[in-house]
Amino acid sequence: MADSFYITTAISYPNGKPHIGHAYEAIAADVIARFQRLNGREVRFQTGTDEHGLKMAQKARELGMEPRALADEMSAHFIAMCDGLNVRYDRFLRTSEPDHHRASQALWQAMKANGDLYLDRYEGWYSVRDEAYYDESELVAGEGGEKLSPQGTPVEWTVEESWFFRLSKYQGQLLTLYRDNPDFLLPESRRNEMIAFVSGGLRDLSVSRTSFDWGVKVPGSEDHVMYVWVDALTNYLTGLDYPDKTGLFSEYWPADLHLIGKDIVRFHTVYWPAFLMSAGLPLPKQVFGHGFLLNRGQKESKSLGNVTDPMELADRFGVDVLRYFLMREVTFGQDGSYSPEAIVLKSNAELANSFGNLAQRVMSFIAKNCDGGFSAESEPTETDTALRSRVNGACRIELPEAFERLAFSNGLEAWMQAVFACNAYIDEQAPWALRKTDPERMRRVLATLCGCIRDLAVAVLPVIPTAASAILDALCIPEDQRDYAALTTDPAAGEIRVENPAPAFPRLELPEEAA
RNA sequence: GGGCCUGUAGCUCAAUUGGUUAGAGCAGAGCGCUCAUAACGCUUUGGUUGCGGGUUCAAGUCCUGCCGGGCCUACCA
Repeated sequence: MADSFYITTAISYPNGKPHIGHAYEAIAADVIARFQRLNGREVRFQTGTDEHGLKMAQKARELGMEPRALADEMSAHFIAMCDGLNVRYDRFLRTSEPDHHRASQALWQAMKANGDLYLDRYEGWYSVRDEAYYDESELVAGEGGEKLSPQGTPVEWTVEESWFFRLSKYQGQLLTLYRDNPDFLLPESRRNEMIAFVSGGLRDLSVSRTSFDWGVKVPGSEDHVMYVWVDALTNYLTGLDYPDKTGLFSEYWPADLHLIGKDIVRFHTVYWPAFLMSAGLPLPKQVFGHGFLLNRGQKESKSLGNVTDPMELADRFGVDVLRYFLMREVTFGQDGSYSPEAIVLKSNAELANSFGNLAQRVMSFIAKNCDGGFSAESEPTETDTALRSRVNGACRIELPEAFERLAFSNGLEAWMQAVFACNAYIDEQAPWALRKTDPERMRRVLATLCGCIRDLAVAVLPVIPTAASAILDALCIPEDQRDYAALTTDPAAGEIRVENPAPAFPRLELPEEAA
C-alpha cells in the first residue's frame, strides 16, 4: 500500500524496569506515528520486549523464578509505561511468544537455504563474569602475569560449538547500501561510523549458543539457541505475521523507520540488513539512531544512584508536559540533558504562559463577551491575513516538514514563533478595547485568533495529544477536522463557538530541592 | 588501547556547509497593557565560539596538538 507507514522502536531488554531512555524512544516513536496518521497515512507502530538471553535466565535464577515468569512480570512494566505515556502502539510484541519463535526459525531457515549458516567452533578468551569473549589483543596482564579481561575479570580459553553467519560475504553490499541510500542510516555522523566499521572488514558472526537454553531453538540443532540479536531483530517481521507474506507483511514491509538508540546502530545497520539480504527480503527504508538523555549532564546509572523512573516524572509534571519537553528541548539524534527544573521552566514558559494562556485568554473572552459564539461579518484586514498566513504556514508547512525529517525541536521552534505572533497580535489589536468602540472589528479579531489557535492545536496533536484535544474540544472543532489536511480550511469563515474553556496547562512549581 | 562523535551567552540550541557586525528562546533589567493561568507585548544587558598552534583575502566552520564529555569495540534505550 503506497501510503502505509510502519514504524518500530527497539524492543527493550526487560531485566530491569523501564528507565527514561525507554520512555524517550517510545514517546518519539509515538509522536512520529501520530504525526503520520495526521498526514493521512496508514500507520502501524510496533514496540515490545526482547526477553531471551543469558542475562534474563540468570536474573530469573537469582530470583528463584522461571525466566518466563520474570518476563511476564517485567514486560508488564513496559506495557504500563507505554499506556501511561499515551504511547499508542498497534502491537506490543514479546519475543517469548510462540509466533515469534516461528518467525525467527523461518528467517533462520531462509538464511540457511541461501548457504549463509554453517556449524563451526567458537573459541576464545571467555570471561564468565562479563559473559563475553575477548580478543587476545584486548586482554591485560594481571599482577601475577595472568590474563585478565579489559574489565579486570578472569578469562579462560573456551571452545563452544556454534553456528556462524557469513557476514563477511556482505561487506560490499552493505557499503553499496550506505553509499546509494544516504537516508538508510541517520543521523549522518552514525553513517560515517558504520562505513568505517564495515570498511575495516567483517568477521563471520557467531549466531548460536549452547551454554543456556532460554531462547529460540535452532531448527534441526535443538541444543543450540539463537544468538539473541538474530531473534531480537526478527521481531520486526514477527509483528507482520512473517513468514506469512500475504496480509500485514505485504502491506507494511519493508519498514519505513526503525527508531533505535545510538548504541545499537551496528546491529540494525550491519547485521540486520545482512540477514535480510541473505533471506531475500527487502530492507527497511530507514534506521535512525537517536541520542541519550543525560540527567543533569550525567549518564544515569545504578552505581551513581541517579536513575529516574519516567512514570514518576509523568505523574509529577504531566504526560503531555514530559512529551513536549523531550521533543522540544533535545535535538533529535544528539544527546540531551534533562532535569526537573528544566522541565518546569520549559513547560511554564511555552505551554502554560505562551500557548495555553493564548488559547485561554481568547476563549474565555469569547465565552464572557460573545455569549459563547458568533460569526465575523467584516472583511479581514491585511494584518489579519498576515497573521493567519504566518501561523498557518508554521502549522501546515514548517512543522510538518521538520517532523518529516525527525527534526522535532526545529518544528516546535517554528510552532512557538507562531504562538508568539498571536500574542503580539492580541496586544496590538486589543479586543478588550474594541469591545466598547467597534464590536464588529472585535469579532473579526477574535475569529482570526480562533483560526490560529485551531491550527496551532492541530499541529501539536502528535506531541501533546490530550491538551491539544481539550483545546480543540473547547473550540468545537469536529473530530474529522483535526488533521493536517483540514488546515487548508479557514475556520474563521464560519460560526465560531466556544464551550467551557479551561486552562490546558497548569503552571508548575519549581521542585523544592532546586531552591 | 583503537574507531567515531561532541564542546558556541548563566541554561537549551542556531549559524544557508569557509563569506558582512556569531543569532533565537529561557533566565536577568527597564517600560507598556489588563482579555488571560501575576499570564501577554515592546526594549535591553550578556559571547576571546574549551585551550594553543597552523592553512586562507576570509575560520565557529578546514588541519594539528592538548583538555573535558559521550557512543561503539560480538546481548542495556
